[in-house]
Amino acid sequence: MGRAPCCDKAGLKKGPWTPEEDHKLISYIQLHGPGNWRNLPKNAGLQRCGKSCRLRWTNYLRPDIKRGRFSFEEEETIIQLHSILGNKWSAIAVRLPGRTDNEIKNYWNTHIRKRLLRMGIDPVTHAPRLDLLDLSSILSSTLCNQSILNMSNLLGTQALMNPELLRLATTILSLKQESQVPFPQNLQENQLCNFLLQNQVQPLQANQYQAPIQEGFSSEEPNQLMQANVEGFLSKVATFGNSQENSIASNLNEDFVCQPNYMYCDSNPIVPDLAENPNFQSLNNSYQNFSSFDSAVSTPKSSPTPLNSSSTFINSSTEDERDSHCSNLLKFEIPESLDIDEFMSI
DNA sequence: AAACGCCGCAACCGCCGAGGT
DNA sequence: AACCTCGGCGGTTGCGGCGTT
Repeated sequence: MGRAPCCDKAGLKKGPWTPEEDHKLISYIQLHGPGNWRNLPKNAGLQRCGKSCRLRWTNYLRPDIKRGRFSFEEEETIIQLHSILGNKWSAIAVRLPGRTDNEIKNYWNTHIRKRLLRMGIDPVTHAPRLDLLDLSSILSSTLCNQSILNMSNLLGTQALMNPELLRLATTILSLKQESQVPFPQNLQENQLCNFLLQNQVQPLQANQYQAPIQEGFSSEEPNQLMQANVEGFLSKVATFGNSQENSIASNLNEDFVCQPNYMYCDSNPIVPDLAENPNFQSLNNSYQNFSSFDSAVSTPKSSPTPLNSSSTFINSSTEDERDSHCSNLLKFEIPESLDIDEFMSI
């Protein structure tokens, strides 16, 4: 038989707790301990059901509860554990002293989840999701705010931008072009794509499979490198699209993480050395792989401390700052011969 | 200044498993 | 075995605060 809701009895109060009720509950538990939650309200003189009292105590009044903003380390832990445990908030809370499952759940839903979505990461599977990545806005804001576009750098002769980003952008552009779906937002992307094409950066074709990336590639072969990288990324994306949780960790490998030859936008390039921490890498390989992409572009230029192996993209001082670094995703230098007005006009 | 919409969080709801009778 | 109680969990809701128009 089902069981009657614990708060169905007439006369039991619901809704927000008053300071008087809190005081009664605290005083009683300090004197007697919680004991039987069902009997507690009556003994403590509260017009609440036991369940309400338990929740109020465990989620708010408990003396060991840590209030306030989550630290970066706590965020990291939440994300890592969530990638393993899923929505097992109580299990995650065990690893975060002073935080309740309810608090973690709320924080996830209101902050982390949204941020992952903005980053193009599926908050359920922690896998990159190209359909979630708002590249259009990224490109738009970047191209509007950054007035410099240097395609020679873009093409790899100096490799001043994150090649993984380039791969991602090229992939998305080619995929969107293939889809032929009207998509007003991608006008700038198409323009960028055309620009790339004019500069011999070809969207990947099915018959353009390249050999694995060679160590110490020469600067005379940037396009080959790019195609190889794009292809590698495409295959990963395809794998991701069909993968389930259990297979995420094994679907990506090092060639999608960090290429030691690459330089980043930061004047002091920082490359997470994931290989040095196999434990962390095994925690959530896919997330790490994607975060490595992000770390290269979201790390504050002034960041005094390199991202270590346990750092994730989430490591910057404020949420605004974290988001603002997304605007640095693409930093091109525009050649003088390029008519930027024409390029930007929609 | 008022209306409106969004966001974050505390609290509630419904379900489940364990254990007791 | 059936029923009941209890604690616990995850999902959802509703309200207050805040920013925008």
